[in-house]
Amino acid sequence: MEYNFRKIEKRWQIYWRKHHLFHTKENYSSSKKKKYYILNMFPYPSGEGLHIGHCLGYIASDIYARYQRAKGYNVLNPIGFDSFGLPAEQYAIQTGQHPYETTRKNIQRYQNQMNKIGISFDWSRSLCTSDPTYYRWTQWMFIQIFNSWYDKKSEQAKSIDLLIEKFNKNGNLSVHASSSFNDKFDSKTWKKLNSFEKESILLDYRLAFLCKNTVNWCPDLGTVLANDEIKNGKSQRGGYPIYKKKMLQWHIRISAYIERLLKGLKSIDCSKSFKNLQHNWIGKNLGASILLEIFFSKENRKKIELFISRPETIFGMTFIILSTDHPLLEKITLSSHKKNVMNYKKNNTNTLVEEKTTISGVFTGNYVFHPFIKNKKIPIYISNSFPVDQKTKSIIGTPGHEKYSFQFAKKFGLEIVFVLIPEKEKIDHYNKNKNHEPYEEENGICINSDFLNGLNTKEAKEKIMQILENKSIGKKRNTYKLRDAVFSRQRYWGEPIPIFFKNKIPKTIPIEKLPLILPKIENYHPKNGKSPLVRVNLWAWDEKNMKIVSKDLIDNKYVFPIETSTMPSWAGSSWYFLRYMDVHNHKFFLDKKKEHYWKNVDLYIGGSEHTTGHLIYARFWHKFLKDRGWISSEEPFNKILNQGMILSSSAIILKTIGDNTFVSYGLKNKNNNLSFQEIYVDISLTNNNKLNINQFKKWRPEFSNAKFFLEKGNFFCKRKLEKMSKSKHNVINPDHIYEKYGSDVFRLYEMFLGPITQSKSWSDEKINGIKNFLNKFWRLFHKNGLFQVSELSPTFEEFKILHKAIKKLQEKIKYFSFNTSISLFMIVVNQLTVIKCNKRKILEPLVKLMAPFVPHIAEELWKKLGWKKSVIFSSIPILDPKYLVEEKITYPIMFNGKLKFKEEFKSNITIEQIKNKILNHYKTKFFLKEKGLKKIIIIPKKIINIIYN
RNA sequence: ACCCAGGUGGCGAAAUAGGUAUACGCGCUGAACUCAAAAUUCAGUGAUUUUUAUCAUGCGGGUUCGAAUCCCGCUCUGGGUACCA
Repeated sequence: MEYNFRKIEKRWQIYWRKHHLFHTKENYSSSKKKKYYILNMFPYPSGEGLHIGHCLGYIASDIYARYQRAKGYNVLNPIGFDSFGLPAEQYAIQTGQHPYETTRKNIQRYQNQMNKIGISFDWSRSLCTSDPTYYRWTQWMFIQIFNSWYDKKSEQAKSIDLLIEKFNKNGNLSVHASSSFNDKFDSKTWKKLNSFEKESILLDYRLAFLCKNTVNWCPDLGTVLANDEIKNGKSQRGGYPIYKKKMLQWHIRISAYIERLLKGLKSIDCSKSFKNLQHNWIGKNLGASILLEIFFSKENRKKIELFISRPETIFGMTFIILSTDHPLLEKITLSSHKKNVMNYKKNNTNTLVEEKTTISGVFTGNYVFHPFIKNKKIPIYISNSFPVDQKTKSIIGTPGHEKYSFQFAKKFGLEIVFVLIPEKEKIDHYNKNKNHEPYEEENGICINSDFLNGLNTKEAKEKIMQILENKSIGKKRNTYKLRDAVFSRQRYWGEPIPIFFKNKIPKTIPIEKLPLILPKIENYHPKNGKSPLVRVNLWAWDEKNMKIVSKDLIDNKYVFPIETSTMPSWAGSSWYFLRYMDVHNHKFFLDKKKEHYWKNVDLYIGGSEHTTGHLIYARFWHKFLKDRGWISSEEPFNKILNQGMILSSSAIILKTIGDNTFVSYGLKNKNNNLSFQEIYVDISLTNNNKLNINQFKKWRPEFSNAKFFLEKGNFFCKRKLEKMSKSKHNVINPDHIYEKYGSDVFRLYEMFLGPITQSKSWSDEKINGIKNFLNKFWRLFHKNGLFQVSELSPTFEEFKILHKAIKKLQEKIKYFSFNTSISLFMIVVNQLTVIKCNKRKILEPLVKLMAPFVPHIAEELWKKLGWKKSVIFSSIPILDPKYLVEEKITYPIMFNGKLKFKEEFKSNITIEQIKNKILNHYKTKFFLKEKGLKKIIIIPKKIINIIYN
């Protein structure tokens, strides 16, 4: 009988589902079974279906889950869907279909596909973020974040009520908080404030707060765009201009958690590069906040606070930049320069986003004094071309050591002073060279820096810090690249933010009234940069009756407007792994007892593209929930494994901007008058580099009457190898593969492509090898098409093959080396085929070893071997070391590091004996001849190297 | 531009303490079986060379008895850069 995967695989998939074999239960009673929680990447259910890149991770984690079960762990292996987000909304705008509907369909399809590749997910724990029973808790958590502040003393988030209590007692004098509020007040002052003033101050302490931030504003589309939707400074849809605009947005004070995010990295079992990436993303840097005297000072304002990120370059400071929204701008600017400054400010608030922004700025007419060079005046400019320090809204220009400052200095004819040179360079030599470029390296030796001269960067930094502090000019201050996270999205398809505005003061919707349901709408287009929710009529909060009412009733006394922005998709994806522990709990997001049992994730397998976004937010969110006492672990993931991405060749075509005309790629440079935008097309519409125009016209309604400029009768596109992703329309689906070859073949093939952590481009050319291998494996159990295994006792050699494999597999699984595990199986099957071994005592353990990789065929053979219960209930075979003893070792004999011949020695022989034997060996004598022996190196069980002159 | 990863036969890759480079698989070549094909089995397969041998792990250096592996400098490819997820 042939190995008929179609029949077999379907049968076992039904069997598993029918008997709920993957349902996981908390095991409180016996402490025998230890828990193991495996977390899978949270998929976004797109219309393109599950792709082979997702499968890579799911298959790997499934193998590990099944292996851990066989080792006796109680394994939690859940899956759910990150279903809020931009693509569904875009699709709704294009087709008018409600995202709720498309999402439901897509999830159905994903589920189907996952089942068809035999992944052992516990579907009873599935969830999706757009489900009100889920986002009710996301909203609840937002309210908790809103109602919290961060106490730096105890390094912990606490309830805002506690802070109010403190304010009433002693103002903020003894409060040490993460806050954007800079001034001090006592309890008397606090008590005198009206409620609006109090709320404004509290907002500066809350972990969720409102403040202005820059967005990408596209007036033609009437919306705020994601960076992803922008190509070369123009909107990807339509190619319209985009402006930087400040808008009031919700933020999360993630900066409060920075030190803990850094500290926690130490306890995570993950690659060095993962830690480096997160570390660099957080970007901690010690700088100094300095107070400098203003030259023309008005009234009592004599000094200005500035921030210097590299204090060791302080002698290289030749100008100061203030941002256009600096609070003291008007006071500092001289009246003679006021007009210029105000004009600049006016013209540069909403600036065009283009590929290259030209450097600009205006002189305020004023100066500060250099703290160490007597009477040296440093000019103050305003500009929006620099990334200013957020706290002081300023940046110090050191043109000798920073590119933009250099360009700025050149443009405005400002002094350029070099204060650092490379360590190897000589000062005279350096001074002779007049055409210096800015020296941006971190390490160097100080020059032109008075008392810092000759010191290296590190020494200079320490010394200058001390002097700044001693002279009370400045203080140490850490800066971080990681900024507070923007939490508002001017979009429809996301969790509504449970806030209403009572006379501009944000108030939370009462917890018992959650979830605040996302209303159904018909028009998904944004309106004047706001979410489509502004069109919803039933979107006002009646505070008295605690319900949602019509906006017509807004009187700002009892009825108030509800926030129309929605949450970003990272909100829902920051805690989903906690909900898996207790999906159906209607009373709370997670029961204490269950939390205590599962605690946190033991292994997370996910793409490295999530390292800096998702995995920072999730870690932050987790720490917050811990602080407020709802969970007990500090870090969400014990071990993180980054799977490599699967790359695919995308197809890109040229569209003329502002016109529904497309130009074949080869004609790109022949139409100098036209400007193009690049558009991704679905790879199924292409054949090699040629686009199928008829299919393309049908692809999207807006292209149905497009015009095309051909090349020799063909329309060519550009190909580009990049990560497989729905947004690039280069997704390859697993469906046709498992339908043609079977799921076990597909699983093995994905794992056989290469190491799990490495990115790889997709091709299914080599899948035959895997198919052959599984046939060969099947044939071991069959003779003339009939199942036949021998009950005879295996020989020592046969046992040796088996036990060597058991040992090697242990090592390979430990390193998640699934590709070499498969090579190992191939070698074993080849060896057994050669010696024609079909003995039960060898084949049965082999089935158990392979079952996590190829669960369907393993179940079938297991049944044929006479077992009634699923192979899932069997345990991994135990290693017997007596079969691993090697009596002889073959040494390679090398001469000056080059292999000449091999020689076998007994494993218990001494090094001295080996030396004697090998030096007297006739081959050694032949190779050495007249050459003089210099040395002989013998590394036990490895090599022998003979060195000669 | 910055941060992270990778580059080994015709191809996917192996070589987790610096110690036999190319395991395993694909492809290709040849043979057996067959009227034939498929499937299967066997043999061969880094390059140059008749052999001896020499050269080969992106490029150029270095450390070492010995380097794919460690160090320095480049280069190409991929990922991330904060509203794709």
